[in-house]
Amino acid sequence: MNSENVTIYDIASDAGVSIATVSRVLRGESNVSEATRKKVQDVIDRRNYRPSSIARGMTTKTTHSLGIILPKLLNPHYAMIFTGAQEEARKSGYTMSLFPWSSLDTREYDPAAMLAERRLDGLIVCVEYLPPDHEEQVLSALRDLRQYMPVVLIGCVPPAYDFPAVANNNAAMMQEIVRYLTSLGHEKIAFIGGVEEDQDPLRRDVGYENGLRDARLPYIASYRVYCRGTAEDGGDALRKMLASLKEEYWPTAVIALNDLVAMGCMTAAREAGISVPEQLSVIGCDNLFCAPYLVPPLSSINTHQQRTGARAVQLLISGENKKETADWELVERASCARVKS
Amino acid sequence: MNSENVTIYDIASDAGVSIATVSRVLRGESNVSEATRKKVQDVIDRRNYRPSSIARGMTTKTTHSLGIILPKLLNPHYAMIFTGAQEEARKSGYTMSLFPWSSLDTREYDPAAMLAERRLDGLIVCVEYLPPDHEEQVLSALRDLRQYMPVVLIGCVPPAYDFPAVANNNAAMMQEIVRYLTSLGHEKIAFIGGVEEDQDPLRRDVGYENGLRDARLPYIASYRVYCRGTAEDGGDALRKMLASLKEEYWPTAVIALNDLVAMGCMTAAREAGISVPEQLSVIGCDNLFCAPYLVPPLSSINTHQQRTGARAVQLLISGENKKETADWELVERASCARVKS
DNA sequence: GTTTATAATGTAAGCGCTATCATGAGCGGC
DNA sequence: GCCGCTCATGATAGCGCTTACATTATAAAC
Repeated sequence: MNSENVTIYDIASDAGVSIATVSRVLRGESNVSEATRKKVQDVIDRRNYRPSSIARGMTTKTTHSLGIILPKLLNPHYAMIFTGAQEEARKSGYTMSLFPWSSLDTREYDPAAMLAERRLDGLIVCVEYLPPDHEEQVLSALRDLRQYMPVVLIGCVPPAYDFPAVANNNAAMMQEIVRYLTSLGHEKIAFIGGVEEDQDPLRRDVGYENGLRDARLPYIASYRVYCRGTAEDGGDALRKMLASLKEEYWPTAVIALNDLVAMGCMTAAREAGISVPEQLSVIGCDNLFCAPYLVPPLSSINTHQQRTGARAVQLLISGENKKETADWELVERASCARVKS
Repeated sequence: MNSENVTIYDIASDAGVSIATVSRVLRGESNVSEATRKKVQDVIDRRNYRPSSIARGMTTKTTHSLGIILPKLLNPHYAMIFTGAQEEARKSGYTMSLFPWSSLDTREYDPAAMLAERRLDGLIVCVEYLPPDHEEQVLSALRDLRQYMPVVLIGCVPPAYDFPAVANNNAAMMQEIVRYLTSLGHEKIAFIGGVEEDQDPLRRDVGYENGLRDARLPYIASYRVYCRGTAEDGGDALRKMLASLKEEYWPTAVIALNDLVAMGCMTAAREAGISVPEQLSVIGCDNLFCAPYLVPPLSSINTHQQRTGARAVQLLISGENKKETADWELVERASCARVKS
């Protein structure tokens, strides 16, 4: 840019000291006399000098920058994780860069190429459900990356993964939701979302099944509808389920994979003339910012995403190889009601 | 990390060539014989070598990383801008890092310190409304930064700013909204949002006033309520306005600064027993993903945030010093209705 | 006043690349 | 068979820092 870049040599010669001394005041070392410190600092200020973090990184082998891989930032759930991570990173002087999930897709890139060349000081990876065929590939990409930088996982992390992680206990969350709904008298409880083929023990639908079992309710295949995690898909899924069922068999409650799916369900229900929660209780997961403003306000699970993101950064920076579970709590709003007897 | 970092020297000696030759095949230069290229590439693959982008940056003076400063990622509006920018950046091999707005706040940091030291190849700054006393300070921080890297502005950019920018024409948007509402027969149109003291010609409320003038409607001070841009504030603002007015003077339409504020208004209206849109039309701005799922679905202005973010990156990379205007269009949904005569 | 520890500063060797310039091999043309 | 080319490759000087290590100045101890 316009101001010719001033280097440590310029400062040194201006101040009449060696570059080592400048370096010392830059890093706030103690063994510099107060007089020279001031003299050097004055020159630094006057010339508006900023040491190049990249030259610094050359010798310190550190970039003070972290990366995070998210499925999609447009889902506020991930935006919150990112925000929590970014804020925590900044506290320690780290920068946070976003990489799309496709960075791990070897069909598109050599993941390590883009990421490893950056010499990040660490990487956070938000794991959603992975189809089994894809999973092995992602896992190997992660292991590859790990040769270059510490990696911490967030989200839906199989216990078998040997990575530090802040995992959410999807099963427990869903189980609690079922318990909550049955406590309201529901017996016909549907679950919408997820992928059919999956066997992952941490999946949300496993919690659903466990919850049914706890309540001694039968698992009814028609109440289990699969869809991807968008509002549109959620609406479609509910419509399809209702269409396939005689009205007397319609569920009285729907558990949505997440709040987006729940939003789609509520809209689909309204359009079908089904009133929420009188005829159909709906509950989501993630407690997005808009949940309280839906009609009726959507019950959900607060998963403390910002805290989760921040915690992941702490693990990354501290280097602890721990697996933690993110805490969560059910947030009751008006979208779930006692079933009419 | 565990794999001792292999450098260009290792590759060179393994392949029995000089580091210059390795560098040539790394950068795909043409003047390398096919035989040595293959020989070198094989070693690179075998040793799983990734050139350090930071060492490279040392001599090329380029980091292939861009930064973006946003007020807050939690507002999906900004998440979309970020996403658009990030995707476009990646297409050109750039990385995108997030910096919070506070990075420009000299009361907290020396903005240039954190940002300039990173030697970013460019910076995007999303400008919201700035209180006049703060504005001068931010502007000077931006000018300071500009000595180190190109800067492109997005959003609410005063024409006087000498920065390349993708500005949105808030005034025109609001003016169109007023036109739309008057075309539905509304005469009592309120505007909620913004900051009272501001004089900025690009402010959304200026468009509101112009729109009223176009429609030969009086500007009524009680219909002009200020609040920050959150849903909660929006609800409070509407409540306060209604409380201050006799029912016969209640507005028949409310223009909200953005969709968050609109959400708050709709909820406040519902709680007050006012039906939207029969008794009160509501319209927002930004067309957030949840707008279609509100009750009633919220009319809004689509500001094509992703496109805007992408365009800003293009300006940054190409170095054009252009000021562009983001395009937009009104999205009609059910939250606005013809006023009952 | 000489010796020694101690604090303050300087010297110089990297860090892992890129880029410039030099060198050498191969080759057609006279 | 020598000249001048071109093309492939090597040698090397940075880039702007940090960091041993060396050196000098200062003070404390004898």
